[in-house]
Amino acid sequence: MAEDRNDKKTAIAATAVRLFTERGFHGTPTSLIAREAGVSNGTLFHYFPTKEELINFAYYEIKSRMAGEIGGGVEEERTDREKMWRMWRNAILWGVDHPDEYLFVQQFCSSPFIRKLPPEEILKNAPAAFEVLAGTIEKSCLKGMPIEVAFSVICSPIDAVVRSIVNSDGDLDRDRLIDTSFGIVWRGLTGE
Amino acid sequence: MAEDRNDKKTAIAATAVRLFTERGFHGTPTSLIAREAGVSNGTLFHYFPTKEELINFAYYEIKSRMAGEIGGGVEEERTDREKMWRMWRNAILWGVDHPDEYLFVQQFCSSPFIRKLPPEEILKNAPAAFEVLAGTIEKSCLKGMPIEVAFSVICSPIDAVVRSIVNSDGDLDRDRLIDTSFGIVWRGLTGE
Amino acid sequence: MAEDRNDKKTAIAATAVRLFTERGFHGTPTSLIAREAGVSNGTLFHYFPTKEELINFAYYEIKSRMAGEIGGGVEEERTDREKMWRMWRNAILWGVDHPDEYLFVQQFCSSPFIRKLPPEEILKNAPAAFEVLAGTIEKSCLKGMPIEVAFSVICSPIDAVVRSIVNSDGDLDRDRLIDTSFGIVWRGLTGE
Amino acid sequence: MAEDRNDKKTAIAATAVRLFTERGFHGTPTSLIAREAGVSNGTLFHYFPTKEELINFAYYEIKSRMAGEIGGGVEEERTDREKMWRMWRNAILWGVDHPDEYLFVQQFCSSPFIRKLPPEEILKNAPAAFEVLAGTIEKSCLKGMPIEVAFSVICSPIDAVVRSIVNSDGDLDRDRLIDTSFGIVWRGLTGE
DNA sequence: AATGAATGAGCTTTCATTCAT
DNA sequence: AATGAATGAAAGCTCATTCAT
Repeated sequence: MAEDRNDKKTAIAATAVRLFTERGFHGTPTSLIAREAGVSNGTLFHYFPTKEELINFAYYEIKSRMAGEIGGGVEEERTDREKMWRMWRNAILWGVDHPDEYLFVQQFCSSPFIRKLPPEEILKNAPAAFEVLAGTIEKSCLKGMPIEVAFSVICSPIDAVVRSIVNSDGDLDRDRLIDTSFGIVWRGLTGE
Repeated sequence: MAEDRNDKKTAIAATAVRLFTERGFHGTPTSLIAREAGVSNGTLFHYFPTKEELINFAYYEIKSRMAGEIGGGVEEERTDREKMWRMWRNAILWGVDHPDEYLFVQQFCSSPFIRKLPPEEILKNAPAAFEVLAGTIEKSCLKGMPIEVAFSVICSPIDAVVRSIVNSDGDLDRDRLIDTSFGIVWRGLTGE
Repeated sequence: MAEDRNDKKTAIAATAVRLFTERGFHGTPTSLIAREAGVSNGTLFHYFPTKEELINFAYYEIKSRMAGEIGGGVEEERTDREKMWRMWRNAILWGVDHPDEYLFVQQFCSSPFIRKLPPEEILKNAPAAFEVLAGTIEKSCLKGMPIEVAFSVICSPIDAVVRSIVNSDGDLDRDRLIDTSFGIVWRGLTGE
Repeated sequence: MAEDRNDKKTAIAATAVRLFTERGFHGTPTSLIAREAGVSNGTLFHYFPTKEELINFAYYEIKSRMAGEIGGGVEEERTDREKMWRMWRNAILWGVDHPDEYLFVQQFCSSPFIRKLPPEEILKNAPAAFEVLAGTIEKSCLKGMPIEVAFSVICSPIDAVVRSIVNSDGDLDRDRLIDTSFGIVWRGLTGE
């Protein structure tokens, strides 16, 4: 029973994520989400009182899953460079492996919806990675800059890399692109 | 008469850009655009047969204005570093000075509309800057990567910087952020 | 519940038929149909996804009801003359008794909508009457003509009679007009 | 100059007739008529203050041309039968030769527009043919029926024949169909 | 919990008509 | 006489949301 409940809610959220990324928020009617999730129109609104709450729920779900995977294996690395490289690589690979979710999150972040969320929420979900990154920034020429500004400047190439790989037909050398892009940022920051 | 015509068309396009960035494509009814532009509903469709054409028109207009300004003064600089720095600065300042237009272009680029445009068009509009950038890439560790991939990876921090400045309350040191972000990328690419 | 459903759908279709004949397809907005049927605008589109489907549905409904009544009592008549007279009379009386439906069907047949329907469908619905008519034609001077051509030539006065009666103020001798018009066609065909 | 005027008015009316029959009254915007007639939108409304007046004008134009041709050669025939046969043939051939105009007139007659015209107008335009027909009716079993009722009942096969020929792919024996249909009606009326 | 019929505000787009030039 | 930009009232249709069952 509890599983049924979760099943339906999960089915709706998963379907929503897929359709939102395929067609955009506004291009995806709730009725279509319900139909493709195999539930009735009313059931969707039983679990998510408004469309906006469905969007938010899907966003948080994905974001926390993503944050968990980005931090995976970071602590096992020794040097800061290796820790941050691991994170860099994790982030890109997650985006490449979950293009739907990835694009959904990006879409969410650049839509009017984001303004309704407390901004600090967005960085908090990846604690391990956050520490490493913050430490690196403090030793770099970005020292003193607001942390979220430095963070977004440094990490912005991740997004470019993910999109490039996703849009390519598989003929792009992923590993080289990941390492090269990381190398540029790391050398830029530290001189090493 | 010719001015009247341009006036109305221009008024519609400008109003559209403002509202689109404030509320998104789908959140902005054509009726609202018309009302705020001070014309009738029918007049909007007299100049732009569909909403999509209005969006495209606005995009091209802005894109070409932006490209022109990004290339401004590049040729007067001597070294490659200075040329590219000039471009970097121009791009960021344009985004900061025209936040509506800037966000509109970004929104356009990550929406389904972009797929209907020939992809080569998007880079062509800034020829001078394009040359410098391409030259720099060829001498860097990105050598051999598809040009548009290298391009987007390198320029991605520009977007992060613009957004940071626009979202800040003016208490951010623009010049330092521009120079620092450029410094990171340049050192990352060239080791200098 | 099943009745409710039928009630609403039926109410919409009946209202549509009335308004279409009074004002034409194009002169009848869906909003008016909904209002006069006592349902909301959305409900109409819940049952009929497009206006065209509403028109088609109404047409098929009426056509099959009409065909059933035209064939009524034909088999109980003995001679061919009596069978065909019965059919002739039935057809005219149906048109006179259901002027809305009758004019609607005529309007439908001379509109672009009809072209989307398989043409053989139109004759098939009155099998008994069809047999008699076909037999009569084969013995007449129309022998060898395409059946639907002969059919339409012979039956065309039915339409004229219906319209005359409907447009008159009730001071027309119906029975005489029915018998006379039939007599002309029968004598014209058979010489009897 | 006077010719210019007529030219434009005529061009508009002729274009209107063609488009109305191809697409229906409601399916033909005035702007399309103007464009295809090679005049501006405003010019159309200069000559025809409303769309309805344009429709009426076109109807009268065609109707009088048609009536003239239907009566052609009738007086040269000797017997009543021959006169009426000539008229019958003329009517059908005109419809077949001018399918656009013919269908336009039919469309007009079965549309709401017709109710705004004085009904006697419709028969008056073919005086010679009218006389013969009236005489024949008076000698037939239709004697005493209102003239326009008798008229429409008798002439209804003309419409069926025209439509059959127009819709056929040219593989219909026109002359036989004309003669046969006339024969049925004439024999039905007179017993000859 | 689950359904899906019902709602009605709102959307993009059309088009007969007007009017300044 | 001729133009065509401008108008704004509809039109068909969508969709988030409600509610009786």
